[in-house]
Amino acid sequence: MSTAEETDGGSAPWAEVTPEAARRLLVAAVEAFAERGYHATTTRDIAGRAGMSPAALYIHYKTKEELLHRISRIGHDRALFVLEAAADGGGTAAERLAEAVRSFVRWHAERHTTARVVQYELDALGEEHRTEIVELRRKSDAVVRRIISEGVQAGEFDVPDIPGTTLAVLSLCIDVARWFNAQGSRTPDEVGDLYADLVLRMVAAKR
Amino acid sequence: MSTAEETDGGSAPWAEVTPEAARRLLVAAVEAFAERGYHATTTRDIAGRAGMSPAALYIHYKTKEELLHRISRIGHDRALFVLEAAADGGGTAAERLAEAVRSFVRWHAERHTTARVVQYELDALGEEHRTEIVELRRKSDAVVRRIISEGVQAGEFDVPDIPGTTLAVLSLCIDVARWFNAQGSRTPDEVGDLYADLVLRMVAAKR
DNA sequence: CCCGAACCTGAGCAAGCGCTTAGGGTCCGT
DNA sequence: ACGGACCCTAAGCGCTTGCTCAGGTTCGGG
Repeated sequence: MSTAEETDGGSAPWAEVTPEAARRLLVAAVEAFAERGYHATTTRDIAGRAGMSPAALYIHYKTKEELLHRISRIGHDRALFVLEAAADGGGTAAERLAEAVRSFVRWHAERHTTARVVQYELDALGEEHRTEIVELRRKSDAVVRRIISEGVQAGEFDVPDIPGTTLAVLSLCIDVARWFNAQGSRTPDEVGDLYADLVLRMVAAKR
Repeated sequence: MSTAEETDGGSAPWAEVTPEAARRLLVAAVEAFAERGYHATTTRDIAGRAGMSPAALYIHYKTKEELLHRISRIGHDRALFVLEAAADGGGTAAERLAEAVRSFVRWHAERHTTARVVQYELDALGEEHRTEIVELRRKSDAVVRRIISEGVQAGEFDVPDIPGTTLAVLSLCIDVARWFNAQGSRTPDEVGDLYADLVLRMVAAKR
């Protein structure tokens, strides 16, 4: 199945993963996990996609779960980085919120293969690894909540339930990874713009 | 693991599934699939939760996949029924949209165990069964799109991108099944009210 | 020319998987 | 009293799984 899909989008995808053989395995694992899910993917499938024998996987990674952890960790780091960059970009709260949603959604759409694994295969991680990842997600939550809170205090926003609205905004963005299809009619930029508009409407002060 | 969880919420949960032994198995499968995912769940686990031997499962269901299909089919039927009831309830487009979101979200929160299986284990279905379910999902989409379109035509709503906004509304509601936690601080009713408010803001005409 | 480190493979092990089969209780109508 | 329909289990088959290990290939430095 699958030609090359798109290996994964944009700028320097997994450059930090070395050596090259380990990166090939990781990229293969991302594709396989995204297509079939972690539990339905076999180590033979991953190794095969990377053009290696099953045994080669265990030279670079201790277990299949470690592969998922590495993917999840790097993916969450990047998604959080994108969010924080927008939050620290300056401007009004509305401008910062719009930019945060726009770039966070764009990331989930452009890299939807990675994002699907990162966002929906969390339960397959072991206890320790999962708590580490959950901590990163709390930080994403804090970033969005902070922008919304500041917007409320500045009188830009009208938000009766700040934690609830924060949750809804993040939920909306994350779910893009589930339904986004590269062959579909929308580009990542278009989805980002649409979602930024929708979120601004959700928090807008009544006039 | 797990005491009784809550077997699944409210009114006559799986009454239409007979005989009783088949229902017990199905309820056990819903719990197991929701906790661990379809592929990580074994037939031995399902049978064990239902208090039977592994072989008993195959008297009532031909395969493990058939169990998932039955769950998915019934779940989608119910969710769609809830949506359509609200859509046909009368009133302004805003009232109907609010009620649709409120009850759809409430369903996903109250029955989040079932909903998680229904919404997130679709890929595990076989080709034929999956296309059958996808058809039901298209109907949900059509229901929401229709309300929004009518609201726009009546001048109640201002929605530049009707298909995109429809997608976002459904995505927001469905994702409740992923994060909702019965032990959390919010009741299904509260989440339903919050989300109905947020969605109305998304489509509201500017004043 | 050879050595050792780095990297990879073929073969396969123990365990667990979905599913089957032969047979045994239980309870009904007669 | 008893035959048969119904429902269940113990045992296990054939296969795949995650993972291991002994050994082969490649390559730079001496």
